[in-house]
Parts: sequence; C-alpha cells; structure tokens
Amino acid sequence: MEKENELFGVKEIARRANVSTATVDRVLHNRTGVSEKTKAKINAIIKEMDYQPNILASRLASKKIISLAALIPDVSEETDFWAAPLAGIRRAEAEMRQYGVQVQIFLFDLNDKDAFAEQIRHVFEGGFHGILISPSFIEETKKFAAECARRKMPYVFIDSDIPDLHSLSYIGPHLRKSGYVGAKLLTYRLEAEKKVLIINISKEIDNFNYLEIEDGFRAYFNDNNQPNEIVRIDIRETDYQSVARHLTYVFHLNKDIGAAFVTNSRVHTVASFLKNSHRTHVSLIGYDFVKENVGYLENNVIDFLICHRPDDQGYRGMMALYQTLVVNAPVTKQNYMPIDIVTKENYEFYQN
Amino acid sequence: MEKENELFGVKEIARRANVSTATVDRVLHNRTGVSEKTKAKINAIIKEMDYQPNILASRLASKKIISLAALIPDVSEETDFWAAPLAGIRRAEAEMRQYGVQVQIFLFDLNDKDAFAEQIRHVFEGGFHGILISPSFIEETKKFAAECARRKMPYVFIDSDIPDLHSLSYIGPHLRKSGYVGAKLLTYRLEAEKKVLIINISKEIDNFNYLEIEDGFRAYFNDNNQPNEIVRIDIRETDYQSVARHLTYVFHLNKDIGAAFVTNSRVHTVASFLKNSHRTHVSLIGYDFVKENVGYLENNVIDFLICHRPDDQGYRGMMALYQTLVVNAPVTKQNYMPIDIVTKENYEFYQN
DNA sequence: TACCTTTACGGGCACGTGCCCGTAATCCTC
DNA sequence: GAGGATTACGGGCACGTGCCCGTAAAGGTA
Repeated sequence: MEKENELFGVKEIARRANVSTATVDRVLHNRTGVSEKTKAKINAIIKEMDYQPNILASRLASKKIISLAALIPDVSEETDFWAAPLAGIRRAEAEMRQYGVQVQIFLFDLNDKDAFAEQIRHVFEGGFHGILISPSFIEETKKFAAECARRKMPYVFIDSDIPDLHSLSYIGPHLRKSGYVGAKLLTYRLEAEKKVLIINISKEIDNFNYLEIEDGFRAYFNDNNQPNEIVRIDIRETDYQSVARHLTYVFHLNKDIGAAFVTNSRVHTVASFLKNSHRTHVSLIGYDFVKENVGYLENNVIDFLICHRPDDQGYRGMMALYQTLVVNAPVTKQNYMPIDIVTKENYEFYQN
Repeated sequence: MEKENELFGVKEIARRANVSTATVDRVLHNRTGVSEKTKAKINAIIKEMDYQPNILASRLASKKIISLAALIPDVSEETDFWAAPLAGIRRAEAEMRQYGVQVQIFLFDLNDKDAFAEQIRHVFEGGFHGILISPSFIEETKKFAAECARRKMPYVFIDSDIPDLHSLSYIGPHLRKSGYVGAKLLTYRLEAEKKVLIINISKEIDNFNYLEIEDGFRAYFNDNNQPNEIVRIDIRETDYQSVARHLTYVFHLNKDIGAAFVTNSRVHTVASFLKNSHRTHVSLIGYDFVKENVGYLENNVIDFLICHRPDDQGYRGMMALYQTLVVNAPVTKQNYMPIDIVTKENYEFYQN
C-alpha cells in the first residue's frame, strides 16, 4: 500500500498544488516571494508525500560548491599521529568531491598556540561552510566557537572534546573509560605486591586529556580493589635524555615497579628507556598506533597499545559536516570511538 | 600547473576530437558503432584529460537501476550474530539508494544446506548485477561461483573465504591470525603447569574455519614455546545439555585446566557451564559480540571476546560491489578485518 | 485615472551524462 | 549501377533540481 512513485519530486508537488516548480523550490529553500496560503498548502503536500529531494539532481544543478575546512596539528618529528586523521579527512574528501564539496586543510604546530590562533583567522577569512577542528588549545577554541556561533557555522571536534561548547558533534575517545581499559590490561597479570607507575610526558601543563585518563585509570583500581600501589610522575620535557633521567630516578626510588602506563603516544620514549636499562620485564602500556610504538610492540617491550581509530575520526568528522550541510540529515552529538586494544599479534590488521 | 578545468566532461572530449558527445559516449561504454580510428583518438584524449565521469550526472541520467543481492544466514535462536552484517548491509543500502541502487536481501537457515541452494536459485532468477554472499556451504558455493562466472556477475564473500574462487573481494577475518591472538590472550597470565582446552561446538563437520583458527592457536604455542598442554574437544550438538555433558567429562579427566578457548560464538554455552559448575576461575575466550556473550563478559565469566566487525563487513561488502558496478573503481581482493579484542571494560563502545 | 513599487508566481535554461532515433556514408550483391 | 544492408556518427530530449528573468496582479501615491 505504498503511496509513493507514479510521479515524484518537485514536479509532482507542483502539480498537486497547482503551482510551478519554481514556487515549490522557493518553499523548499524557504526563500521569499510566496504567499502564506500557498506556502502552507505546499508544505502540507511535501509532508504528505514525505518528499525526499534527489541529492544527485540537487548537487548537479547547484553550481554553489560547498567548502569545508579541517584544522588539525601537523605531523611533527615528535609524532606522526596526525597523519591518520589527515588520511581519513582525505578519504572523505575523495568521496565528497564528486558531489561538489571541496576540502581545505589547515595545519599548525602542536607546540605553538599562536600558530593555532592564526590558522583560525585564516579559516574565517576563507568563508567556509563548516569546519573540523582539533581543539588543542582550550581558550583559543572557545573564542573560535563563539565566532562560529555568530556566523552560524557548524564545527566538529575530533580527538578531544570541550564539552560546554555547542559543537555539531564530538568524535573521539571517551578518555576516562580509555584509562579504565588501560588499568585492566596493566593489572591483568600483575602480582599484588608490585607497584604501578603512571607516566605523563607533555610540555603542556593544562592537560585536560591527561587528567581524564588518569582519573579513569585510578577508578579501575578502586572499583576492583586492586592492591597495587600507584606511583606517578609528570615529565615536562619530551626528549629522551630528560625522560630517561626522570625515569632513572623514579625506578631508583621504587625498586618494585611491575608495570608502567603512559598516558599518551610518547610511550615509545619510555619503551626505549626500559630497553636500554634492561627493564623489559616491566609491563608497558600506552597510546596510539604510531610507528615507533609499533616497533616496540614487535620487540615485546610494549605490551599493549590503546588506540581510538584516528583515521576514522577524521573521516567521520568530515562526514558529519557533509551530512548536515549537504544531505541536511541529523548528526549524533557525542560519537565515542571504540577503545581498541592493539598487540604484537593483531597490529598488522589494525586499521588506524 | 593544472591542466584541468576550463571546460570538462564529455562535451570537452567531443570538442577536442571533433565528434559529437554521443560518439564519445559510445567509446566510454565501449559500445559498437565507432570506427577504430576515432575510437583511438577519443581514448587518447580521455587519457590525456584524465577524464573522470561525473557520477551524479551519470546516475541521474541513467534510468537503469542497479540491483544488488545479499545472501546471508538468518538470525536464529542460536545466535543473532548475523544481525550485525545485516545492519551494515542496510546502512550501505541507505547510502546507495539515492544513487539509484537497490538492495534485496536473501536469508537462509545456517543448518539447512538446501535452503542455501534454493536461495541461490532465487538470486539468479532475480537478475541482479552483483551479490554479497556468506559462503557457508563449500560445495554449493563453488557451483554458485561457477554460475556467476558464466554470467559475468561479480560476487563478494564475507565472514569466511573460499580462496580458490574468483570472488571480487573477500571481506572478513584472517582466521589463522585470529586464533593466534586468542592464544596470546589466553596464555597472557596463565601458569605454566595449567592445561589449555580448545572447544569446538558445531553441527557441521567440514568446518574449514575451525581448522584455521585452531591452527593459528597452536602456532602461537609453537612460536613462543608455550609450555602448557593443549587438550581439545569437538562437540557436535549445540544445546546446553549436550555441551555440559561433554565438558563435565573433559574437566573430570583433566583436573588442571586453567583456560578454555572456544572457536566460535557459542562460547556463551561454555560460560554458562563454567558458571553453573563453579569453575569461573578458568579463563575463557571466544568469538563474537553477541548479546549472550556480552552478558558473560559483564559477569567476568568470559575474559575476552575476539570480534571482526561484522557490521562493517556487511557495509564494506556492499560498497565493494557499488565501487565496481557504479563507480567502476578497482577493489582490493583481500580485505582482512582487524582482530578486535573486546573486554568488560571496553565493550560499551564497541561498534559491532 | 495614470504611474510606480512591491508581491507572487510561471517559464525555461542549465548542470553532465545516457541513450533513442534519424541519416549520411560506405559496403555488398546480382 | 540500382537496391538494400550495414556502419559511423550527430541531434536532441530526458533525468530532477536550482535559479535567473519576466510579468501579471495587487497595492500605493498624486
């Protein structure tokens, strides 16, 4: 008992309403120039028909190209983590291009707050219709969000979230739960009398991500009455020498550390230290599928890596913008990625 | 130095070749009615321009609707595993529908070889342009593949592969490696003197999948000189009573089983047995994110589940057909899914 | 009433491709 | 060399929507 087909589209609406397709078009795009009466009639018919516009024809006919921006950290010597989201963004771009969508990518140095702010200015100058952004610096991102709101421009956060803002969508990990998983893996075969070491290596002090992860990590210990003592250390320099110096000191003070948890992708630096100091019996867990980390996974120095599908994050983030701007379909506000566990045995199939 | 733009598409090719768009069209779809000379000329221009057809316009202009079939097992009382690939297929369908692609789904009972064969007949009667199939029965699938070859109809395998056949693509797990990962997880905290039990619960005897998994499982033990003794059991009935009977016997004979590995999604039956017989100290690993299994994951009876993103398999399988038939783009022949590790702590974010 | 402005709507071309139909040119046959 | 068959190609409409432009009708001002 389908009431569809026979004739469809704008033409059919126009026929039923006794108007021209142009008038229907005006209603569909709520432009001016239609009397309230006919507008109501047409809207009723649209609703009754459950009219779905043909995106093919729409995109073909419209010469207006939709342009999206993506603002993410550059790949640096320190880490090639952001190569993965970039690849996902490019994948999305390739899919969308044929539908008249253009993507422009803006990069910034993760250690340079000003570069971030400047790229934001460039983005606004570009007059884009939507933007994907890694909200790496909190204050700057807040200003950015305010300006977006003023311009009614949708923006999507990936990799980390700033919850109060009105982003179209957040796509990334649930950091707290991610730390929780880390604790589970770390303690899975750990003897009760061994200590656990949490290591945070980061130049930035206001690290919201880190706090969430550690919070989740500790929550696991509480929930499961895990007996192990937790030691923690913050290291504010990222070079190997500094890290090694700090770690030497910590391991000197605590002879019975059985496992270490690094709260970000710099786990390879710790792995290097453990290897060099012949401490590979210490279980080691950290974040992200970057090539240095995978190397230590292969060597059995790193036991597990926790990953959040950065490639997919980039892809889905762009697609969320596409959904709203082109398809005009609703988008999930919170989009938590799976917490993937990568080991020596399964990494070759991992799709970052 | 881009040589693109200005004018593009079929019209530009026609202009350069001094022919009409109709002739260009004939060449593009290698239809008859073009002399070798002009054909060569047009092809040269196409190559030079790196011409990419506008799929929007193509699909819009072509009234020919492409229809795809999917042949997968029905959701049964035994398992709702196939709900996930089905969801992925429907997701793909929703995306493709607006581009003029229709999808029809054929289901069969996993325990009924004849139903499988009959549905294959239905598929061929339907005159589809491509098909996604779960090759559950080997002999029937071989006949199917031969008929597809005769009709030049592309087919994609998901979830399990039959390597010799010329499928357009295989999308599913690398079973051997998957067993390998299972062994790693199972032995990760296992004491050396404990035995390991491999359990295969399946009515079908010719279980190619099972053999691959067990092979990988044992390979891990070899590669790592794992000291544990391996015990194995085949159970040909799938109901709880039968499984419990067999397991009672095995556990009676082997007092020191420390871990059990179930080679398919029926791990929940084993979990039920372990729980009822107060043997939850035995580590348990099995396959698939089905709701019964997740329940035992929550209860700490199952330690890990290994999953292969069945939803994605369905989605990608359909998309592979779409790529060849609509976009006319190449498709990867082997498409191994990640080997995901699901635990009590991360299952809530798992995207099956 | 004459003239101008605003509102409400219709006609019709364009987007790039698919494909039907018509026809000039060439080939074949006796 | 007349007639028919085949080959090679062009013209042009259609797909569903966007949007420019033109215009009749309504309203406003003197």
